[in-house]
Amino acid sequence: MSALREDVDRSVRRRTGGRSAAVRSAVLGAALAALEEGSTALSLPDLAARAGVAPSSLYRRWGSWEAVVVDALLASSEAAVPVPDTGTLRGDLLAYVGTVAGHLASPRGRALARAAVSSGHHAGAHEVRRRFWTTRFELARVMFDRARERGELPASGADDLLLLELLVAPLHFRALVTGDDARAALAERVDLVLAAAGAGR
Amino acid sequence: MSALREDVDRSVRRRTGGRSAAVRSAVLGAALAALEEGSTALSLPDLAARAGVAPSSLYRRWGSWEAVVVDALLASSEAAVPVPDTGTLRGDLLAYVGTVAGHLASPRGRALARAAVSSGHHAGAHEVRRRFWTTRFELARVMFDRARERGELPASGADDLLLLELLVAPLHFRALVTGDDARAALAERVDLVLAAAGAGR
DNA sequence: CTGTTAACGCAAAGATCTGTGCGATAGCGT
DNA sequence: ACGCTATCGCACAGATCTTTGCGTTAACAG
Repeated sequence: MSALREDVDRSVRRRTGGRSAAVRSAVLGAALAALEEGSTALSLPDLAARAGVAPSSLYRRWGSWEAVVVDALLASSEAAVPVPDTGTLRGDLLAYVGTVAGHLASPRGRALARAAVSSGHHAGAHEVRRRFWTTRFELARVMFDRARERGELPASGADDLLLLELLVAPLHFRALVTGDDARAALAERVDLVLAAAGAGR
Repeated sequence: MSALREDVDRSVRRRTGGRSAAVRSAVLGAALAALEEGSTALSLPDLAARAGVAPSSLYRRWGSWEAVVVDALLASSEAAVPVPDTGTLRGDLLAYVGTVAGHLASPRGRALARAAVSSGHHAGAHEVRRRFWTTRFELARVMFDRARERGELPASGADDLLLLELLVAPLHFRALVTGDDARAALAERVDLVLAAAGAGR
């Protein structure tokens, strides 16, 4: 009954400029920096100290470390993975997983991936993550569409989204579970997915 | 320089029986129960109250919530997934992913999976997880060995461990990221992996 | 069965976190 | 420009966590 406040309450004119924005970016920046250093949870006073902000501001605006992290992850939409166009499906997929694996191999990427799954179990968090991955997969899907136009794939084959998941999920699995660098067997992975997709028959 | 204390220090005769064991199982039980209810982090005093134990005992034995969780997850080796033997690779894999997906669909299973990736970023945690998955995959590998003996698979095919990962990782990905119930398209998933493995050529 | 002592529970003190008034600053509409 | 007020920083108080000493209990060795 209070979650929609932001949309409904037009009588409250929010101040998105100057000072508030400075506080916000300082806090989100400090949170991301902390995540990159491996910290998985900071107390709000600690975070406030790092950001050079009063703790009370954090309590008022976010209320918890998790809320800050969710906000920071949403704001850092660097998560955008470029969709390559090399001329062949194999080349596209290789470039794509290369980017993702490289991302997950960096301290920052791994920290973000970890934070993305571990923070926010309340209502909205799942929805946010689902939307994020849906759009990302929807964008990446183009690689398969182009391959199909080129005749590299059977017209009615497996579900593209399942194939993408087959490609991306193990990379995240590795990064989250064992912390391995998944950049080793990328070509083999891609070939497995190509075989699954029915390419080269 | 102090991590090997347990092995080296034989002058300290630990007391693993009766009372200590009771405290331990009460605490680990309470922790698992809390995880199942969706709690991702409990304060040690809270946990102690649930377990009916003195908080100081928790501070002395474990020191942090994360340490308790790691211990609890290791102790609950119910994670053992039975390896089926139905006579065909497809049947085996279907039964296997069915078990895993069912597990991840339950509140308990999802909570455990979540806790498994999100707790413990320090040195030993990764090693523990890696060992866990290595042995699990090593056990499950039998399904492919049998299939190969039956001639369902090419003698020298793809890496079995990569194939297993291809099968299992997306299930965990779904459970962790979107919270979806992955039991829907299991047959399709299995067929994708079979195609990747080069079965039915 | 008896002695030794690891591990527990209790309790108190110190540290840290959390929440909330209040005055000051500065964004935004007029 | 000017006024209104959202948001900030500061400071203080209450709650909660964390640590440590000490007496008690009971596991293990002989």
